[in-house]
Amino acid sequence: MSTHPALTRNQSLVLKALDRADGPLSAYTILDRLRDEGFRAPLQVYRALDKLQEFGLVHRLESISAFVACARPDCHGHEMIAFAICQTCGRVDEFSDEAVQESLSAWVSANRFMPAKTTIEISGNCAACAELTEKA
Amino acid sequence: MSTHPALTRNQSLVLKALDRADGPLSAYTILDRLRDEGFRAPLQVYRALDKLQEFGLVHRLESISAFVACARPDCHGHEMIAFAICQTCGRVDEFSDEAVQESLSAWVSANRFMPAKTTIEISGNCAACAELTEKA
DNA sequence: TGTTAAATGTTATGACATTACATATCGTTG
DNA sequence: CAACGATATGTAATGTCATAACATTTAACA
Repeated sequence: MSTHPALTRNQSLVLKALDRADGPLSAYTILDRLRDEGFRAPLQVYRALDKLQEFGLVHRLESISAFVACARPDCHGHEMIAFAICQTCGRVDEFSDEAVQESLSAWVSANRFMPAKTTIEISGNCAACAELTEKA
Repeated sequence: MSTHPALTRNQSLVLKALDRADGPLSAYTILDRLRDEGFRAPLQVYRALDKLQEFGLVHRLESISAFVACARPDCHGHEMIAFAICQTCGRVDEFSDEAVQESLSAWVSANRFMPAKTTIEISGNCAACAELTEKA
């Protein structure tokens, strides 16, 4: 668990950019934020992101084509993780639910499917934003 | 449940293209397959896809940016649906699992999140393809 | 039939991601 | 240390996915 090679310069920079952000970032936004560090091309970002995902330090949110730093500092396994994404404020909640995990595992075994990556994303409005919109 | 306006010409053509396909199609692939019917621009496809998704007749697979016809002919609600996507043969299994649904609903209520759309996709190898690769 | 909403056609552009190839860095081993 | 291979980087070009903006047509219906 939780072990990965030391990060290279590019990987560290990309991870720091995601850590500093208060929400998910697109690869091109990361690129823009790292221009001053010498970043020039999308590939520099995508390559770093690939490795960081491999290490479990970053997650890709498929439904919005964006990336977030893993919320659980020292738990970089590859378990099943779910995300709640607020369409209004952009805030993302990362959570891991045993019950969801078991239910999906059950289907997977029953169908002899060999899972490689599982995506669970709930888009909607977070508690705070939902409250605001229903007052309108 | 299961009621929607009559489909327009473009909507019917796009749905038929997806029905004929034996797996998910990208919007541009659909466009290519409908050239002979007079399709010229991506927007014609995307507009039809938007409506078809609204009607529950088509699903978008976020993790592969592709579209499939709904597998359950007469059940076009907007329940929580999960997909198992084979990376090898492209086959997609659509399923609805009560337990998964309840587990996620529990998290959602506990966190007062207002869900709009839920994405559940398992990428990997289907039983048939898994068998082949492990023999190698 | 005139009016309005929905759907369509078309061009251009924006947003996301990868291929291909050259160069550099670093650890290993002879 | 030098030669090698593996990994990381730099850069340009291109490929793929999706939408904005605007003109026109069709359909619903008072």
